[in-house]
Amino acid sequence: MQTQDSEASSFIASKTEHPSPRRMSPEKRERQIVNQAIAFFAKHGFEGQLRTLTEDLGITHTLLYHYFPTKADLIERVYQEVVVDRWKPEWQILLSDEDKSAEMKFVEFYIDYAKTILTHDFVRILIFSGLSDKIFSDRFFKLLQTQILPLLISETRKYCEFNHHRDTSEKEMELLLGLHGGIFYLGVRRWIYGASFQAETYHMSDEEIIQDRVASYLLSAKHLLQKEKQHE
Amino acid sequence: MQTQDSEASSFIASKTEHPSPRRMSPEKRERQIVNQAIAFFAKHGFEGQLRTLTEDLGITHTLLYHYFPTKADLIERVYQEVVVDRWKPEWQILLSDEDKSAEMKFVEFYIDYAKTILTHDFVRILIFSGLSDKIFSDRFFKLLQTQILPLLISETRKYCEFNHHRDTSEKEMELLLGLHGGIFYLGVRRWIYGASFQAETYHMSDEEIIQDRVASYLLSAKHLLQKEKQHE
DNA sequence: GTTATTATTTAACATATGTTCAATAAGAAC
DNA sequence: GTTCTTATTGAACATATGTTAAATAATAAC
Repeated sequence: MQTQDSEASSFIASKTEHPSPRRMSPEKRERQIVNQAIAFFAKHGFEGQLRTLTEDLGITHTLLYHYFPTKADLIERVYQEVVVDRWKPEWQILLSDEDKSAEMKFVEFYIDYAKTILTHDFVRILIFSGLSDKIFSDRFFKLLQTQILPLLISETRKYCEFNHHRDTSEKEMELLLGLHGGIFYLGVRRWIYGASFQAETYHMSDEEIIQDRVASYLLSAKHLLQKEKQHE
Repeated sequence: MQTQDSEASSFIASKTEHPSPRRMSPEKRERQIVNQAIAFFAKHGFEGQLRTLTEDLGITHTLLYHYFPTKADLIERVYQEVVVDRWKPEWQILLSDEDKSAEMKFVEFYIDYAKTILTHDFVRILIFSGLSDKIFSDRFFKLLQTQILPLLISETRKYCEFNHHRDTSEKEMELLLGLHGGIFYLGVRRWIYGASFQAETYHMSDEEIIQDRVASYLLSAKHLLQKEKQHE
């Protein structure tokens, strides 16, 4: 019921570094809204309310409806930009490169994967989705399962000189998922558990961690696949 | 095979008919409410509404206030039963047992840990907490960090005949967290991503998976700590 | 400067949601 | 059966929350 918008607007103007113009071009405003929505939903989940979302933007929540018919449409847009658009087809190209060693491919892939996927917005939005309707997480994991994991399995076999065309065994897959899960857990520690699970002092970079993990994985794979060979 | 968390099946019958007595003893009713609350909040998150929670119980939501002053108190009780009460001091005893090999301890610990912690209710409630106020997840990880991880590090060193009293290196810790995260990821796959990330056919038990993971971890640890020795 | 366009706000609505409290009724004690 | 205790309900409240429609005002076009 508060009416005096004069003082409200002046406060808001002093709050943000560049007071956004009262009237923006539709393109810029939409961009601004989507950016804010990504940060906002990643932080509060999709149940966060629109009035809170627009607060920091210095606009009323009803303006959202000028750009997105419903809240669900805004969320869909967020998902598109954060999850879908972030998937890199280059990953498959990299993992199919004949000139690189298995270890190089694993390391290069997971370093870029970590840089792309293990971000605040992505990890949290993916988990929020998994906890609720699973719509986003399902689509993402289908991609992983069909486009990436088979290539990694194949790469592992080549590395271990295990070139049989037998179907992927569950042991192989579980070993790989151990690596994959351990890497994803980096994002969970960082963006879900937050500071509570951080080492006091952080020296190792993601790159170093991933290098070690991949080396550890390939070492174990060699042991595992050697055993499988003997069973033939 | 899979852990039977709280019910989710025991009170479904009351949906159609009214088999539950209209008037229950306070003890039984409270038990019933808490059980339902655990299943309910684990499924919908702490923002789920009380009217929905009590629906399947065949009671009105206002009855909750007869047993818990506020929603927050009910949630606190859920946290107590699911997270706090589930922590086993025996884990530390097991990991301090002088008569067991490192590998045995790791396997026994993680098998029981998985059976206890990697349940629908626990995993989801922990993640819900991590995504929101972090109150539950913080406390839990403090326990892990202070009570369990040091013992596992120490065990690893013994296994590798690396008995220096040097502080835990970040490499050691990251290697361990790789194992730990990979195991926790089993719960994430199962209870957050759900069916979308299940292998088509599931043959390997958690026990087998954990045995392999631990073996893989110890193998890598030996390599890692051997290197660290040389650097002295 | 006047007019037309439309970005933005104001007011309002319908339903959701945690919480309170007086009223009701089931079971125990007599 | 009557009385008493209290588990349980029903009505109501205050605020929250997605959504709509009309009013306002900033900018561009003339």
